[in-house]
Amino acid sequence: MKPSPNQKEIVNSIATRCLSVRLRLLNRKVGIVYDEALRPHGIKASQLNILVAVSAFDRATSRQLCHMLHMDTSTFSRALARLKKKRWLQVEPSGEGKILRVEVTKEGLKKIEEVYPDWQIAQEKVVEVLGGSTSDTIVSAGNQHLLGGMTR
Amino acid sequence: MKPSPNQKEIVNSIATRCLSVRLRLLNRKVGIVYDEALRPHGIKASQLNILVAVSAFDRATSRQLCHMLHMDTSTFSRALARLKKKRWLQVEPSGEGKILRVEVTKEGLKKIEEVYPDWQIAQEKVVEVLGGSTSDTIVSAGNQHLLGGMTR
DNA sequence: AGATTAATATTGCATATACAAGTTTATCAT
DNA sequence: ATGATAAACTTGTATATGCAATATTAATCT
Repeated sequence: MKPSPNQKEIVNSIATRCLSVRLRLLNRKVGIVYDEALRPHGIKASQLNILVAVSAFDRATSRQLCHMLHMDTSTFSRALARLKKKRWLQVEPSGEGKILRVEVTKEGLKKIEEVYPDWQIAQEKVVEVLGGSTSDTIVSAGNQHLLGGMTR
Repeated sequence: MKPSPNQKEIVNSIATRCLSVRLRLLNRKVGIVYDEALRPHGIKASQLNILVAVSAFDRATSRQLCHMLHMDTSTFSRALARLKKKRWLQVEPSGEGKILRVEVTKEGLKKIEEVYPDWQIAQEKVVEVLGGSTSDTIVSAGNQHLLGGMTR
């Protein structure tokens, strides 16, 4: 039986191995690159995420999107309000229950086209920093959890 | 020369490859596992991160920690205030300039010991979901950017 | 039909996050 | 010594995030 670790070992173990620490760190670091690149376009990476997710489906229900993105409905609800206000997304009742149907607008699609070159620059920059192999791993890991990917 | 991509290709490209989308998603998904495990202890994963980072050094300056964690000083400043209020960290002027010296308290160390078993459970759960190889890649990627790791 | 229940969405609250602007402290130049 | 500058921290503001509680809507049961 292993002896229970002492304080130093515990601290070290968390400090050097915690996946939450690492993912938060990478998220901060990487997010800034995209946000900087997108800033001139008045859109944030997190907003582009949702805009693109909706566009990949043409339309989708709020429930689908939350599930796919593993996002709390309350988070999504407020993000949606901002994207609606900017006229990039359009929201209507779907007919069944309280479920909302979300659709991208012409302006939303135009915005995606507009930001694409700068998105690419950010993407390349990040791939260079992380390395191609690590980047691939992260994309794959993400895909596994996007319920089979966003392009049904 | 490649033809410029059409709308569908652009959407698809971002949807299936964007590293910011993936990292945000993984961060949300993974963060919840740790936060759930830590909830009974009244500490969040992000707070444990900082507590452990300070403890790994025994003491550190605010500036060092921000740099190491790639965290904006304003974010750090407010996080520090919360950890100070909970008496897990102690902050004093370092003597040079406005730089602050941050130290973990006895209670802070005790808290780390207290949460360790639950942290381990969360860690194992996440490794199982992500897979060992992916987890290792993420840890390594994070380490590269922690200025050589937190254990100098 | 009216009450109950289940699913979905929204709102209140707290923390996390970053940028911009303001504040404080030390150093440096005149 | 005083004013300018630079570095570090803090505060204002906006978005992101999740949990808990509330509201709304459809379906189901009696």
